[in-house]
Amino acid sequence: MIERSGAAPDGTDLRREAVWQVLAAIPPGRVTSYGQLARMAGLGRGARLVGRWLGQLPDDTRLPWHRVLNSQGQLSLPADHPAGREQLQRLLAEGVVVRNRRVSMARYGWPDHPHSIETASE
DNA sequence: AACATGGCTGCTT
DNA sequence: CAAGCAGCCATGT
Repeated sequence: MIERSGAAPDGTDLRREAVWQVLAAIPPGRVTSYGQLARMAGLGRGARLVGRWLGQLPDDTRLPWHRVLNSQGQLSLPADHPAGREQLQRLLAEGVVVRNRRVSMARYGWPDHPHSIETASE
């Protein structure tokens, strides 16, 4: 056998690891977007990849997948979907103010915007 | 190998 | 602020 591992030759698993790592770094009570996460993980425009991968996370994962929203600060998951409600509940539990399935990125967005003042840190 | 599908984004109407 | 459109990129048929 030349190769018996399940690792992809192009490093897909490594990229996924990078995503998990950045994801795990998101502080509680803060949120980020798929695109932002993708970029920070070195995926460039792999925003959709992030979404796909997050959906593949096991139910018992300890990763804060719920802190990932779309660029508009909205929960991309359908409201009537169990995962969607779960996400909403988790965010609320962390003190994030969600109005109409939407969150203020200026306030809770992570990392901090360079020229925007937030009050979320206090 | 071609085509369809996403837990997306940014720009323009 | 909502809706439409065109890129982007891995996965599944």
